[in-house]
Amino acid sequence: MSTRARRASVVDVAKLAGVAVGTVSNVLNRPEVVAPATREKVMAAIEELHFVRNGRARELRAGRISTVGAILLDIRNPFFTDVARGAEDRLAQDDYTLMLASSDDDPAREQKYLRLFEEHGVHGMLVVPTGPDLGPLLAMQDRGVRMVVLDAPSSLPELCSVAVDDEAGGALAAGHLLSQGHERLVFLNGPHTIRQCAGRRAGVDRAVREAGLDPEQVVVEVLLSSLDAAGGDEAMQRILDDTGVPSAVFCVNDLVAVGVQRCLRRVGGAELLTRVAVVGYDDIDIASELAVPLTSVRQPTHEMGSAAADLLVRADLTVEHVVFQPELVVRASSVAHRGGLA
Amino acid sequence: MSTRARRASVVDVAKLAGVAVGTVSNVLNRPEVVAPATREKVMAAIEELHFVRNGRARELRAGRISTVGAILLDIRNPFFTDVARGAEDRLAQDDYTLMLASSDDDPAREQKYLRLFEEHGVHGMLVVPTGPDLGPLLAMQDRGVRMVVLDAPSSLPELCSVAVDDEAGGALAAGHLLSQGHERLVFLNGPHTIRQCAGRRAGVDRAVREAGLDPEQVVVEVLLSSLDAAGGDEAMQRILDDTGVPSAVFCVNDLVAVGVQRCLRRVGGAELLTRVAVVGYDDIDIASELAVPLTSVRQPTHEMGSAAADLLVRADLTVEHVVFQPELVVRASSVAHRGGLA
DNA sequence: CGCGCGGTCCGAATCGTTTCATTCGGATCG
DNA sequence: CGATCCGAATGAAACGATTCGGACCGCGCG
Repeated sequence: MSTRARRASVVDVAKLAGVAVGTVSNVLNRPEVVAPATREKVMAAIEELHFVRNGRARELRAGRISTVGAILLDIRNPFFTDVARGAEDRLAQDDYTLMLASSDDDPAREQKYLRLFEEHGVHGMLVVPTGPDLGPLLAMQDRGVRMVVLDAPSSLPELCSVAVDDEAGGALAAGHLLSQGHERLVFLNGPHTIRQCAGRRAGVDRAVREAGLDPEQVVVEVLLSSLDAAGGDEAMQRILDDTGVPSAVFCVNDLVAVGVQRCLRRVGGAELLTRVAVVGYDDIDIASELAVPLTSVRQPTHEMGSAAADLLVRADLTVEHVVFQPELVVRASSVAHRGGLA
Repeated sequence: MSTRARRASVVDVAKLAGVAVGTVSNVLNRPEVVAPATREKVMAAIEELHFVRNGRARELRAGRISTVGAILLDIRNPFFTDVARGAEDRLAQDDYTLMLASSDDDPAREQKYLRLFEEHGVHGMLVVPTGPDLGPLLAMQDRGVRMVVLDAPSSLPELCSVAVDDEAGGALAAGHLLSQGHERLVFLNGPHTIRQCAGRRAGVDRAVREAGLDPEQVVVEVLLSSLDAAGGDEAMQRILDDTGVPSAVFCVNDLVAVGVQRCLRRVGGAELLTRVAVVGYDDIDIASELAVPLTSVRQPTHEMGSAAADLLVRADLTVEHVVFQPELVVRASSVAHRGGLA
């Protein structure tokens, strides 16, 4: 029908309703100050013209901006989308909207989106940086865009940040295994250049020391290059071949743990699988759906997003560094002699 | 430092560079028409003031809009984010950006975001509708916003759509199982009110007939209410109790298949697990990481998103309905006597 | 010498909304 | 009855960029 008819504007509405543009604006934004009769007329005109106000003009004039941007490392990673979801929920309370983009760990893409969002005039940004160089973020903050760095490899004191206490996570897992009576534990970790990995290792050591033991005697750390199921499977196989069956294995993430379980079953069937205690990290959705439900360290993704969003919309501009505590979710994989599965 | 300094505008830049605002705009948009010397001056001023142009004002005046919105059912579902990713990649080619939002299957949220995006003046929308009522979408399209309906339960001829041929998917799975020599198959499906479920059932029947058999004799359809692992596990248990061990099971999605596998192993160990052929749907990431890697029907998510984005940005406005063909990914779960797992 | 012309640059008009100082009509009050 | 006051409506200014008709300049050509 309407091939390319210009969208109706407040002027059109005003004309049709027989009032001034200011009045239209008022019924839109402060309905209480306009008399019911005129309000009705205006509403009717809006209805008739299918008027939808132009957000760009609105924000241009009003200066207000009601969207915040987020740049994640990978939009397909559940960890990040869960965080985004938490942020979105919090933002919705204040009528903000969230625009998502993923950098794919590519600094160029990160830059591009950063600029795009800034041009768009977002209120603030929520970013998981691709690299250690936070300069551009700081510059943008100086230009008036609120910033929160998420889960960052290293963070500047001038930038708000939200992260998880990896050391506590490592300690939680190791402490749990020690309390189950295990006297040695294998830690399948990633390279220490990744801050998270180093932190978790430190936590493991701390827990061991707190149990009155010597980390050097208790912990066998194996560094993986690929942190997925294949990597876990392979590493576990090597351990079985070289040093025999371990009593307990702590994995840097759940996928690695899945690989470990797969290897154990292949080699020794259900019997071996239930004999070795396994703990993962991240508590991904399927952790509870595995043949042997996996004990895992859960990061409070939703709360992280929520907290980050909170920093973005709150009135004061104080810089704050929020650190969340992870939580241990105990399932069958780390509990000895689980009846139903023997 | 700069507590709340107003962002620099073209006027500021022009003043500093000693040129007119129009010239600044020209170096920004058509650098070739401005003399190198002045161009340099302007660029220097831009640099010095950290000028970032105001996208809202730009788009207000220029009328151009370079973002498209997407409303997904659930931002945490990999199927949707994969589709979004495909769209994003395609859009990037034309310098469009994608704004994501999730409706959570809540029509009210869908409405809210629809309006928000329209106010924002998006070029087009990509939406997975929450319900069968596509009226609001059509209205929005009439108001000049390009629309593509994704994976819709029922679609109007006036709206572009991108979907997957569910009948073909069902036929693919059933055909595969029949060709493996199975003479009866259990189909764990969802309610036929969901178009996808009904379509897949039709496909199963077609494949059976094409094999010269009678669907009524061959197919045992079991309708689940919850389409997840728990639902699959429970249904499988009931089948084992009531009618014994089936030869082949086709599941409406991978999570259901995971539940089926879990049940089989619990009841009859690895032996039973490898004796029953299982086929899933969606080919989720972990399908290949399971104890017995799962055969599954893969939907071309990335291509779907890409195609949808293409409809959004292409020059002509012809309505088009794109239907993709799914693909079967064969793994151990549906192949008899897999050596390594016995 | 006058004219036309291409290459540059200028700056007012414009987009659609909100804001806000102002106007207007009527009611209240001394 | 005139002075005040108040709620309601008005309409021009402003937001910051793009656009575009026009001015200006130097130069080649008739």
